[in-house]
Formats: sequence, structure tokens, C-alpha cells
Amino acid sequence: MSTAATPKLSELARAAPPYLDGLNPEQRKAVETLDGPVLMLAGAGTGKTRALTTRLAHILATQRAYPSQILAVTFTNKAAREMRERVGALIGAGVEGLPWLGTFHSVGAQILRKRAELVGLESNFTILDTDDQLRLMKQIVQAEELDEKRWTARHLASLIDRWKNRAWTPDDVPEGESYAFADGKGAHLYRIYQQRLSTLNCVDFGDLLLLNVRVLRENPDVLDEYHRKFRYILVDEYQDTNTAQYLWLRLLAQGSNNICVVGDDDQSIYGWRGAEVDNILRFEKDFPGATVIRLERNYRSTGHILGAASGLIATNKTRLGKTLWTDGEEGEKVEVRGVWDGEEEARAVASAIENWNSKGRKLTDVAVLVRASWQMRAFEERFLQMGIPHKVVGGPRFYERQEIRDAHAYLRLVRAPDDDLAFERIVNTPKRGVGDTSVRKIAEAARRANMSLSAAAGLLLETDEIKGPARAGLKSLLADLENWRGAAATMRHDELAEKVLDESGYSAMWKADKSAQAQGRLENLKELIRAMGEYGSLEAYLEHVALVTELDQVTSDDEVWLMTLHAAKGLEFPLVFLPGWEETVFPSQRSLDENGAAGLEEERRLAYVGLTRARERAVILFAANRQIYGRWQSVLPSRFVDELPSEHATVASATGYGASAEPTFAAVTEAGDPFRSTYESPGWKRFQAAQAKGLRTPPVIEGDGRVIASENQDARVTVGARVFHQKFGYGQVLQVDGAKLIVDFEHTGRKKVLDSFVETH
DNA sequence: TGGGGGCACCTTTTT
DNA sequence: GGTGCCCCCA
Repeated sequence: MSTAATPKLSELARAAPPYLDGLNPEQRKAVETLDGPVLMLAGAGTGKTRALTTRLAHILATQRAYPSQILAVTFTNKAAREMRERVGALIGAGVEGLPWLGTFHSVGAQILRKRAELVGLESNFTILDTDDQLRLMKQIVQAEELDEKRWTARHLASLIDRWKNRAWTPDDVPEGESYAFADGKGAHLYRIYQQRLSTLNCVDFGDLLLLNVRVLRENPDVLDEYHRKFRYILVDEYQDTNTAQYLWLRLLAQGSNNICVVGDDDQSIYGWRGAEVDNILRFEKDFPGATVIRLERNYRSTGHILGAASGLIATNKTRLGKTLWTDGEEGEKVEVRGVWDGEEEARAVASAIENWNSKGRKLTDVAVLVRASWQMRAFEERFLQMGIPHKVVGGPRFYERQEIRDAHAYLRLVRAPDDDLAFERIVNTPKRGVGDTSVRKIAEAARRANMSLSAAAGLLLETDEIKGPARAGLKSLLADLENWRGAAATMRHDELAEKVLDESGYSAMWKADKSAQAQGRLENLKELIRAMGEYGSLEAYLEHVALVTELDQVTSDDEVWLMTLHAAKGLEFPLVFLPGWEETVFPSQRSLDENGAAGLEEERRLAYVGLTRARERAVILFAANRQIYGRWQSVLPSRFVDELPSEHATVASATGYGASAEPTFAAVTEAGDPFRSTYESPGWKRFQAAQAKGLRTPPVIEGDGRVIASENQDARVTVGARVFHQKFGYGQVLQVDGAKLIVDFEHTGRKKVLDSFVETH
């Protein structure tokens, strides 16, 4: 948070208030209803951010509160930043001094650092990233001697996360829930985990809120202080709050009873991480006398896009229901396009983008929104091939990359010698001969003497328990650390980082690596040092990276946006592509499996969010075949395609699937009738079932004067057919056994059992 | 101790 | 297709 001086109210008052101009009556009401709780139900594209930021500006401009008396929380750093900028633009300078505008987690961390002692922490506690969390859990699972395969650390982590989202401490976990892990040991492991965190002076993400709630509940004087402090509370994306966030807000809002929340139940897409749509549905009960304001006038999309989106979301049963309207143009109908496979999908999108671009429209007006990040790769490859500039938003996270985490671990260890997680991470990276056996010895010694790993390592070196290369490696590491700690006192932290990476041999390790990624990793390390320079101290930098997942990249370049649907929330684009609308992909099979009807509704909201990002034009695509985990599968169009009202959506490619002439994957039968085969793959069965139901299906492709049964692995092949496999080359089918093929490969001279195969050129 | 080969499992979305 | 894990050998 900024430390800039708080502006004088008189300065703010002088700012002219033309900011109210151009607001519609509902928005204006949302800005000017300042005497009690307000619930703003704001549909997509109805100007809710504008209403919210204007409200904040209005409070300041009318001198109702000092900037430091306003608590404004968002979910993402991006949203917080945007709010700050927009308030600044509305009323001029002074917003730097909004110290309590931030994400739930950053504000939570801010409060917790001040009150850490109340929950048994020191104020310089470390915020763990998910990687550290998993290591810790793994250790705990191991220590409890559980079957690590059956009860994975990942599983435990997600359970504990869920419990924390619900604001449950280990004592609150109901017995039934506890049985979700290791036959009833769930709560026990949760308790051990919390003890470990506390010993290490660490918190995880969930703690930032959960411990806040504890502080406020258990210390009336502290709560009272914040009651007096926060005269106005503003909350963005209220439909995404989880129970812990809700309790936190409710505690804080008891003081002024002046809380304004904005949200849209139709855009609740974070149920999987604990969001409770109920929070928004219940708001009027929680805050009696609340004013409810509905923003239903959409300023963003054309009539057809809005109509298609509204028609789709109307299928959902659990919703408050809104009627969005626009008096803008009807525009074009939403275009639905069937393609053969993922590659054709990427080709189709790329050429449509070129077409758009050739008409003088900007690339930065175009977004490709996918359900899951693995879908991005096909687009990236195609864009690269065609030279279409693009940016991937929320791709592999900078601060979560291995090399960045390793570098952080070194720095954490320089700063705090007893950071065991950091020690463990880098003790043998780069390799210095300290293997598992040595690490285990150190850990045992540490446990016996109740000290940190690095202290125990120091002690062990005075005995002869560790010998050979391990001894030398450990010795030089400890000496280096001491040396760096000395240097830290006088050096700038970014220079120190460079020194550490150099002298530890870490940079050298990647320089010696000749693989393609190593170069990128070195560049990332350089970028890291550059980024560190932007912060005043190592502490400030580390706090930033713990709470922010992205490196700020302010690219105003003319580039196509490529991102997930989740990442696209809050954004808008003239042209939006929505690929992968196929059953199992979107709606995601996993979501359906895990959450049934509720999961499906959330998927549908995601589709709604996607469509409503578009201003002028939306194109939906679905493929007939898709490669998932490297396996080809026949897939059916998403049910969402059928739910689009036909008066607002149209199937654009008359040929449906297979419009492209480029061959993809195929089983070519050399001789005989391909349909005589007994090979029945799951995909082939789905294909037949779809045909029986009269659904559109992939065509049977003809080529080279012969019938190719189908253009994917789900072709039917006969014994004796010559087939081609991407990895093993050409071979001959020896035997067909249910869904498996036994193939004799020419190059390797080996027989192989396959359940996925074959490709022609 | 470390590296290579074989193998199971897998991936939604994120502060 | 990619990764992480286990086992075996130098």
C-alpha cells in the first residue's frame, strides 16, 4: 500500500463534481444512497464498476470521510488497481492515500501484520505459496505414516482450503467432514498443519482471512477500533465471497452499518473455491433496511449478443433473475461454427482474426476465451505460425515458476535463517552433494534439538555424522549464507539477489543446461532482479509477490488476447471467440462429476460471462474430435449450443464439421472393407449413438480412392491394415482385441498394444 | 548420490 | 502430451 500523504479534504472538495454526469437514474441512486446498507445487483455490462468508483469518489468529494476511513475490497489486484485509477480520474489527485483499497487478501494481511501477536504470530510472518503448502502437507502425511498414494498431500490441501474458506478452525470441522480424509484423521491433520505453520511463523492464503476473523471475534477492543475507523465499506463482486470473507465483512460492517456491495448472481463462477452465492441472496436479511438497486441497462453488447446470453442463462434455475436490456443496435447474430478438430478450430479463429485485421480493426479488440488453459496451446501455436501478435493472460504465473521460487527461497533464507521450507528447497539446488540421506539426518537432528534446519546443519558439521561430498557442500552453503547475510546489511536488495544467484551457482546451473527452457529461465531470473529493483526493500518485494500472482505487464501493444473465461471476467472486447464448446470440455466433465446440477449451472454462468464479454460480435466454436491427454476422442457439441435461442444465434458453417480439407489423424486401411473390423472404440460408439439420435456427426471421409473410415483414431480398422503412429511410425495390425490393437511396428521391430494410435500424413 | 528408463496419472478455473 | 515418481545401476 502507498505511504503517500493523505490529501486534505479541502483539496478534494475543490475538485469539481462533474462525475455525476452521464449516470443513469439507477447508477445515480447507487452513488447517492449513502445512509445505510446498499445492495447493487448489477448485470453484465451495466456499469457497476463505474457506479462503485463514482460512489467512492462521491464520498471523498463531499467530505463524508477521509480516504483512510474507507474500506474498499476487490478480489483481484487488477480490479483494485483499476478502481484506484478510476477514482483518481474522477476526482483528481489524492487517491494514493486510499490505504484500505485492495484485495481481500492484501487488506487481510495488512490488518494481520498489525495484530499478529493476538494469534501467536510475529508480524513478519511469511505468506506461503501453494508449493510450500504442499511440501508441508506432504511431510505431515508422511509423519503420520499414511499411505501417500491414497491420501495425497494435494487432496489434504484442498480439503483444508475448503475448511478455511468456510471459516472452520480445526475444532469446527464436523466429524463427517473429517472423515473425508484418512478415515477421520482430517481435522487432526489440519490441527497439526496449523501448529507447524505457527512454529514456522507462516500463514497460508486462507489464514489471511480466517485469522482476521479470529482476531476480530476474540478482541472486542480491536474490533471496536476498526468499527470507528471504517465509516464506509465497499465490496466488489460480492457474489464471489466465501464464508470467511462474508464473516469478516459482517464483523467490520457492524460499526457503521454502511456497507455497499455490488454483484451479479449470474456471474458467480468461483463456487469451486468456496464462493457462496447465498451471501448475495441473503444480503437483505443480513443488513435489514438495505436499499436494493438493480442495474439492468446494458451498455456493452449488441441486442443479439445480449439476447443469446440472456436466453442461455435463463436455463438456470437458481437465480434471482434480471432483465437486461439495451437500446443499442441489434448487431449480428452470435455465430456458431462446427469444425473438425482443435487444429481446424485454431485455423478458423486465426483466419477470422486476419480478416478482421485486414478491415482495419485492431487486434487488441479481439479475445479468445477458453475454458481450460490447455486449450490455449493450439491457438498459441497457430498464432505464432501465422505471425499474429498475441498475449496470454494468466498463463504460467511468473512468481510460481520453479526458478523464481528457488531464487525466492535463497533470499528468504538470507533474511531468515530459520525458514525451514526455504532451506529444504535449495539445500541441494544446484546439486552440491547433499542428498536425501543427509537431509534426513539434518531433519532428525533439528527435531531432537528443537531447532531450525540450518541451525541443526551447523551443529551436525561439528560432528562427523555427515561425510564426503555432502559435508563439503553443506559447509560451503552455510558459509555462503553467512556471507550474504553480512552483505545484506550494506547492499541494495536487487544487487544482493544477483550476488546470491551468482555465488550459489544457481545461475550457472541454468547456463550449463542446454535445454530450450533454460534460456527462458535465465531471462526470468534477470527479470526478477529488475522487478525487485522497483521495491524499496526485500520485505516489500516479498510481500508483493506473496499477494500478487502476475507481474504487471502494461502492454498497450496491438495484440490479440488469449485467456481463460475466468480471467476474462470484468473485461470486454468488440470481438470474442469462444472455442471448445463441447460436452466434457465445456461444460467441464469434472465440474459435473463433482458438483452435479450445481456444477452445471456454474458452467452455464461461465458461458454467460464469456458471451457477455463481447461488444459487437461473438463466435462460438465446437469440434468433432479433440485430443485430450494426447488421446483422440470424438466429442459432441455442448448442450449450451442447443440452449442458445435461435433468434439470436446462427450456425454459420453450413457444412458443419470437416469443412477444412487438411487431413488430420486417420487410420488408413490398406485393403478390404474397413467396416468389417471388430475394433469398437468408445469414441466410435459415441459416434454411432449420436447418429442414432439424429445429432450432427463427423462425416465419413473419403481419400485416395479408398474409404477412410473416420478421420480420427476412432476409425475401424481391420487386421492386416497398415497404420501409422506418431511415435512408432508405420506398422501392421496383427490383432484386434476389444478396444485394443496389437500392432507390429516396422522400424522398431516391436509389437505393441495400443489403445490410441494412428495417423496418416 | 544422481541419472536414466519405465510407468501411472493426469489437469478446470485462482487470491 | 507432459510430469512426477519409483526403481535400478554407475
